[in-house]
Amino acid sequence: MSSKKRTTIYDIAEKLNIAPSSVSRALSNSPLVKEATKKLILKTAEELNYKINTIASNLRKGQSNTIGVIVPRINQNFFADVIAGIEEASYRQGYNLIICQSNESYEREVQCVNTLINQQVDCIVVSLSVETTDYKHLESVLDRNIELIQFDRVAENIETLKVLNDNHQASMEAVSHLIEQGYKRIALLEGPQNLNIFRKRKEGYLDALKNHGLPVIEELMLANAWTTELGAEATRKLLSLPQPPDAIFASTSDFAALGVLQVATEMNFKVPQQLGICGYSNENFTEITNPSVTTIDQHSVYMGKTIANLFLDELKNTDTSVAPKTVSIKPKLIIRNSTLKNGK
Amino acid sequence: MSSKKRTTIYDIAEKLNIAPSSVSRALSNSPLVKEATKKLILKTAEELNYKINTIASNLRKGQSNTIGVIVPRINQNFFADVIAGIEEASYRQGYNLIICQSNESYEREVQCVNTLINQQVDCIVVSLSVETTDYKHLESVLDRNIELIQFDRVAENIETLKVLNDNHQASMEAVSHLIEQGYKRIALLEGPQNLNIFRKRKEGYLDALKNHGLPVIEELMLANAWTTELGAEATRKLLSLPQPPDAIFASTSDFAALGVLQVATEMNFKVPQQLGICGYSNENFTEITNPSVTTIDQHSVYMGKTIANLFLDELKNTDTSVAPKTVSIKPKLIIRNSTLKNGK
DNA sequence: ATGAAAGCGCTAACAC
DNA sequence: GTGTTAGCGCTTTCAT
Repeated sequence: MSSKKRTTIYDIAEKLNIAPSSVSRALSNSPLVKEATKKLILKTAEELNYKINTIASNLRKGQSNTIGVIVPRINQNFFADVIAGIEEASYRQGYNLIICQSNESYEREVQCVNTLINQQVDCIVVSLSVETTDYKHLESVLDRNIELIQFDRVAENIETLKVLNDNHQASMEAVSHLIEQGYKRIALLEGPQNLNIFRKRKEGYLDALKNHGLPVIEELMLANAWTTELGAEATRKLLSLPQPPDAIFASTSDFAALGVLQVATEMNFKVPQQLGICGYSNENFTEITNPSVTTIDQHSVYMGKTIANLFLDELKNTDTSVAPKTVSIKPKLIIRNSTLKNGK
Repeated sequence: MSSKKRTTIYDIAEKLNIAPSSVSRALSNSPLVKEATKKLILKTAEELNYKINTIASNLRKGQSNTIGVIVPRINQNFFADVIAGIEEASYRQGYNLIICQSNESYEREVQCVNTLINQQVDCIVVSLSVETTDYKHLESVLDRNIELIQFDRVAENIETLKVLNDNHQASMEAVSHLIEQGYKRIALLEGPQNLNIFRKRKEGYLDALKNHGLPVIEELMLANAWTTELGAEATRKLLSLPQPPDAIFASTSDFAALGVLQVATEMNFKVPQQLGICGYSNENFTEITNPSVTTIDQHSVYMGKTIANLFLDELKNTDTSVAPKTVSIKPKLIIRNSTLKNGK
């Protein structure tokens, strides 16, 4: 390959015997340039196959038109959906996305933040890794006046824009639904309690029991059951109890619920008659398992769009005092066969 | 928020009364700087909370350490996995990813390419939209000496690095497996034939029939059945034929296979006894449908890593004549209950 | 309406 | 080892 130099505004200026500044103005469609000149410049740019050097432009302008996104894993449906939503909404406004995955590692999350700061991104969107309990890296973002938006897994005490699902409410609804279907010994599969989402879901579970006058049974609450395997393992334990539960709320994820379903089938528990199952996230497979699994939809693509719009609105806002507002999106309980003991 | 200026190497230089170039050298750990000076500079940088401005650095160096990725949709398992793989492998080498989605639109794909060129990315990784039949935008990438890697959905005539699955081979294996299980009237759900992947899969189907001396039956080959809905619709047509097929190969995707399974269940065809079903992609749900669905695993995360490594290797390659090599990854047939008429 | 010139923050010759 | 200087490609005053 030849390494011919790329065309710059100077090449165009030289060719037309005008000043680079005029070329720059014409290319950004400034009204200060005569129509005829503008036409000529645009035509020449086309001919010389000119493309703007966004890096140079950004350096000069002191902003990057870039949003950085940090998620635990790109290839989890929920996060992929949110990213798709962010991309969709920000794309139109000329923003690009730089994507990083923390792989659920705190150390790597910190590195991602640094990379994005170095890249001069205008905004950082983050959902925390499971390991993250220290938030200095988030504060350093704020110190630099970079817009910070936390979503889903957030540090509640760090004052930033936040986009959340109402996990407490969703969880309460799910458990109430189970109770209304006649389930009485409802087990809970919990996730790591340092993450707000799992804490809220547990609280919702407890509140639902309380509201319906049901006792809290310690042996029915199992920590750290947030993968298919861990869900299966927990279920094996639960179903071997002298008094096994008659329903399991896999508050961590549908993957955990899947583990529950597998073990239930394996141990010949009839779902939903002997065992009700409810998951979380509305992964696509929940619709097609046998029986289909009741779960909670998080409106994930919409969540992504909300995040992007929040940032874009903030930009328009000339007011310097940014109120660190929280947008709460109400998840939707999707009732399917795995909890329909009574029919409906 | 105050709009305090960010620290630059000049701030550090001034504070220590040394030249900015020395600061720059120290920060990039150049051996040309005395250890003592280096220590001092690093310490001061830390104190002043200095972060490099990657944009300025990139502009100066004439490269961006960025890889641009264009996929039809971020939130499809296959693409999300590939991206995760690319990210994982390139991250270590200090590369960032800019992600764009074409949304299966040609026009938008062209825009994505332009954005990435403007961003001075070092490499563009692309999987084509279903609408793309003109490749000028790809050629313009090559003209600029930007590394171009096509994967999965590629323009075969454009000479670039390519990473592909062997769709022909995989398809042949799948259909041969069906034949060996005793299925005789095997239907094909096809995808748009302008995409290489769907052409190859159809060829594989035809070759497998030929190799086993089975006739090609036109009414059993249905075009454009590449979503759950279209797959379902096609299946309804097929199963209503005077002589319905005894197996359906949803060569387009597991989503199409899902549509097949739903309609089969609905119309009381016993799977796999009366109807064999084979999908494509090994989506996570294929394992847990009832019955589980035979499919083809594309090693998607590995594919992403391969793409990244291909680019990184090319960098080391001082040889200017880049051979436009093609890496073919052999997909794996995953045999499950939906095709096990005979048992196994 | 156009041009001249400065400078965004960094790196890399080139000097000493 | 360290300093001086120029310049990556662009935008934006400030003149005219």
